[in-house]
Amino acid sequence: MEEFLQIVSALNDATRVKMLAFIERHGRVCVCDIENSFEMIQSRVSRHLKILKDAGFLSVEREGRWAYFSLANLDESRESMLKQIRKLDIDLPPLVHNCKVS
Amino acid sequence: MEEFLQIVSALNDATRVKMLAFIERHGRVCVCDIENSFEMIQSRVSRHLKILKDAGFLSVEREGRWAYFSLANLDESRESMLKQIRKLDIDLPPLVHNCKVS
DNA sequence: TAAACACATCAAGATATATTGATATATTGA
DNA sequence: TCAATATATCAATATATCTTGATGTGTTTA
Repeated sequence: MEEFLQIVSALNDATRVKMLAFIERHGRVCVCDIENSFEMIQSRVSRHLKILKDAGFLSVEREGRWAYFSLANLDESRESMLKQIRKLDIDLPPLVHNCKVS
Repeated sequence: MEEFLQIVSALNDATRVKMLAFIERHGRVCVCDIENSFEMIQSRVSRHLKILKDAGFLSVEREGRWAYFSLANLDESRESMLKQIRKLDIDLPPLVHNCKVS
């Protein structure tokens, strides 16, 4: 039950559902890409990504000063949630790369 | 998206998940049955059932002074949510009938 | 080494949700 | 008709969550 509620509460927010869909579409993005794409301040983006990660939807790889988020390996429950999100016809912002150095 | 969030937020509460599982198990129960089975005050039960109903999980039939709740006809999204709830191994209280007259 | 950058986290305030107790409505039976 | 019952809803409070701005940590590069 606890795990189910963690999954459900992670998805109980339009911003996070959009971010999850965005990351699925674009594959592997760093925090500042999302920051720019969604036009949100960094702390907000970081917090939402952490919630999605803690709920098992995302995984992170650190590279230098960047943290790249991508879809985690999803179990059946999470996959079935994502399947429903795919049907939603969300309009996602375009990916805006804007990190200062690469 | 709005409908998805309504579904998800309806399930984002242990009490409601339990009530949904309870109603699936017992088929057709009135508010006071749940009140007694869950040992919760009436207003609280009523509120949670309303949220589940508004999210499309439950339907109500009024008979005299009673309101009987049962599972609604679920579409694919809601059915897939319920399927995950079925796997949860929730321990449900026994059904306690306690309405004064029947 | 110092400055710039990417990110995480915290504190404060705003907003949303849950719980309780009280009250309102409708139905039934004496 | 009156009292009891079942349910819904409201107001007040408690609790949780979200957003923002500030600060801290680690990395890179000038």
